[in-house]
Parts: sequence; structure tokens; C-alpha cells
Amino acid sequence: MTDLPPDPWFSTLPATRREALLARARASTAAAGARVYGLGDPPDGLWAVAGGEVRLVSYPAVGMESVAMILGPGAWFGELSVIDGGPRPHDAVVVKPARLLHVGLAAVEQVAQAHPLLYRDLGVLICSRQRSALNFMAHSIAQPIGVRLARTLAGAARSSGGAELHVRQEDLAAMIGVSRQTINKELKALERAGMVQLAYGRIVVRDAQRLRTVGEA
Amino acid sequence: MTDLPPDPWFSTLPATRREALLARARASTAAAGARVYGLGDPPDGLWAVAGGEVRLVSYPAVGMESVAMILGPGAWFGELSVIDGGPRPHDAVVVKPARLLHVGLAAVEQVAQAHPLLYRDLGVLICSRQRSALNFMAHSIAQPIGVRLARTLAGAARSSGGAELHVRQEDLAAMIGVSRQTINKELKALERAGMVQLAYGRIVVRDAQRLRTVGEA
DNA sequence: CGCCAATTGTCAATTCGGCGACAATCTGCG
DNA sequence: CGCAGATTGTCGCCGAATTGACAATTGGCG
Repeated sequence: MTDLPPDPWFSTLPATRREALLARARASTAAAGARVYGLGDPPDGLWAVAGGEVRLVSYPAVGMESVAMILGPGAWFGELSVIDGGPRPHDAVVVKPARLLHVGLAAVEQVAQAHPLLYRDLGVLICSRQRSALNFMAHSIAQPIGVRLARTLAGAARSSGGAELHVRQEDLAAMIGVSRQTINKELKALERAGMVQLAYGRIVVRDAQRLRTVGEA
Repeated sequence: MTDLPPDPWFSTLPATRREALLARARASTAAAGARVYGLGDPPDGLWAVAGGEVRLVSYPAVGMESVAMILGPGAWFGELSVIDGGPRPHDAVVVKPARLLHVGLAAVEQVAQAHPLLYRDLGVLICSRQRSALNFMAHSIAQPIGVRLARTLAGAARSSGGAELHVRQEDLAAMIGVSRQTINKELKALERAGMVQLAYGRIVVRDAQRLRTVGEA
């Protein structure tokens, strides 16, 4: 079938619910630039990235972009609106040509009817989101930019699995909320310290362990 | 019994689950300064504020405090660790002498056994948290401080119900992550614009509508 | 290969917020 | 009332990040 790469959340689901979801999932492909859903849309179900890359982005002001999350193969998303029925909290846009799985809202409710604990599973998924959000807020406030950058890189390297991140410095700037020039300066500092290696449109994490402990007492 | 003030989340719960929770809740009182639970603690169940004030706070660096949320009468908290079983993501401290309700972990699981949809309810609760977190991240990044302050005030006025906020300017500074002096300057600007009224240890929101739209195109 | 667009690297001028300091004001309490 | 501690109001200096500009480098494509 549609092979879905392993994911910390999805692979811990009991097999019955995992298969129930997959059985009702429909595969599709989307070109770079396509919008899976937009801010304010009513919920249309759960999504998963089977291949390519999807980003959850907001536009705090005209001409400004804030990247909330970068989703690679295996990642599920869209659970928030499915749980509470409210409008989508941000845009989901395809950045690299993607293969997607889609479980419609009605299908999710069918699965939930048969397996009420699915709501607990979705709760666990959103808990992990909430934990990273809290982590972000607690550690980003009033921390020097170098520290924030280091932790963002360490987190991205972990969630993407690999040490080679395909992000532009401009994307990092959007995620952390500073200018590209400042990101460049801080990245250079991390490179001099041997923790990362910079290339064109690509950053290689050399020492994730040390990145995580930048700025500790 | 223990009268619990109305709350947007709790009052939308179906009566059966609401009463099931209340039936297993134990009331207690806590003095200002007491810690309900601490960062890293294993989950011990759900809590509600029946009276007084509880704050969820982190300490991003030694000597620095970040206030994630201010909880007044009616507010439930502690759901994150109850759902995913993970450690507490921050401290919960009593700021004003409080009456608390506590539903132990075992009791929550009993209720969930009888009413599996409780997990959906808890999911909805955490969704509202996640929405404000996303809102914070999207709108706080690279927005002028005056805008962030205005939105924080508008949000606090709504969630607390009243127009009179009992917060010190220093608390606002901790929430937004800037210095007290800067907060003071921005508050003065909002006061000159007639949107708020400042007093000792207290801020009266005069025009929540306009606060919300500060900084729009 | 050779060009073009995208991305990175770097600089100076300027703006914004932090920090220390101190006065003014308010509240609670003896 | 009168005092002490807490909170607010305001100033000036300084460091950090933004902005705008431009050169250098890289990758894709005809």
C-alpha cells in the first residue's frame, strides 16, 4: 500500500487503530506551493506526509512569514481542528513535492465511533505539539539568539532524524523571528565552534549534543 | 458542595461527565506561594481553581521567570500530563490564597473508563491551550511590543471574564518577555489612547475591541 | 559551458529595547 | 497618622538587532 515512514507518534498507536486509520486514508500527490489547507478553513480531517515536505506557517503581518513547524515523511498533522472542530490555526503548504495521506473528517469520526480511544491518541499527538510550544515559549523568551538558534537546530535534527537539514538561513530566520543577517552571524559562530557546517541551502549538524547545551550555566 | 465558577471549557461538558469529575474531586486550600506541582513531576491528576489564583510558570534561566498562564476561578489545568502521562511541563504555583479541586489520576482513569469520551473533552481543553500558544507564537514573533502587549491584555481580559486585571506591570513584563520599563512605556501609550486605565497593581481594560486590533494594516 | 536566479557573506547607519538609577506614588499596618 | 515596603513613572547610556545595500558564491538549466 502506501508505505508510511516510521513516526514517533504513529508507531506507538495500537495496531487496530493504526490500521483503521490507514484503511480509510486516501493517497494523493501535491506539487510544491500547493496549499493543503488554509488559516480559518473548517476542519476537513487528518493528514500525513508520506513523502516530500509540508510546512505549517503563519503570516503575522503582510510580507512576513512565521514557520511554526516543518513536517517530513511520517508526520501526521491537522489534529487540532479535528479534535475541537474549530477553524485551522494556520496554513499548511507543500514546500517539496509531496505524497500525502488524507483521512476525511467523516472517516475519522467513523474510526472514533469504533475505537473511542482514538481521541486519546489524538490527545497524545497534540500534547507533543503543546510540549514543544511550551518549550519554545519558555526557552525563547529573553534568551540570546545564539541559544535559540542552537536549540532550534538540535530539535530539527532530531525530529527529521538526519544530521543534514535542508533549510535556507532565511527559513531559520522566519522560525526564530529574527533577520537573516543575524542568523548568518550566529550560524558562523556555531560553525567556528565546530557544531555545524554550512553549505548552500543546507546545514549539517556535527554535534547535536553540544548544540543542545549551548548557553547553559 | 464546592461551587465552581463558570468556565468556557467546563461548562460545555456534557452534564454526565461534568458530574462524574466533580463527584471524584476533592477540595483543598492552599496558601500563597504553595506549589501545586513542579516541573518534571509525574502526573498526579487534574486540578481546578475554585477561588484565588494559580500561575503556570517556567524559569528559562536562573533568576528569570516566564509566566505561561494566569488561572482564575473556574479554570482547569494539569490536563497535559494526564493525557500523555509525561512529566509536568512547568511549575504551578499559588499566587493568591486558593481553593482547589483535585481529581486524582486514578479517579480520572475511572471516569474515562466509564465515559471514554472524556479523552475527547480533555483533548478539547488542550486544544484551546494550543490555540493560544500558536496565536502567541505567530503574533509575538517580530511584532512590535505594543502590539503584543495589547493582544495579551485583550486575551487576559477575555479569559478572566472581567475588565479589571489584577496584574503588576512586572508580571506583564514576565509574560511578554521584555523589561518592566518598556511595558510601562507601552502601557502609558495605550492609556493615552484611552484603551486601558492604569492603577496601582491593577489595569482596567476600557476598550478590548480596539486593543485586539492594534497594529493591523 | 555559460548564464541567471537563488542564496550566502559582510558592512555601515539607525532604531529599539535592556539596564541601572532614582523619584513619585500607593497600600498595608502598627 | 506616619512609616516601610511595594509598585509605578521616567531618564540616559549602551549594546544588540534591523534595515538597506552590495559583493561573493552556488546550483540549475538552456
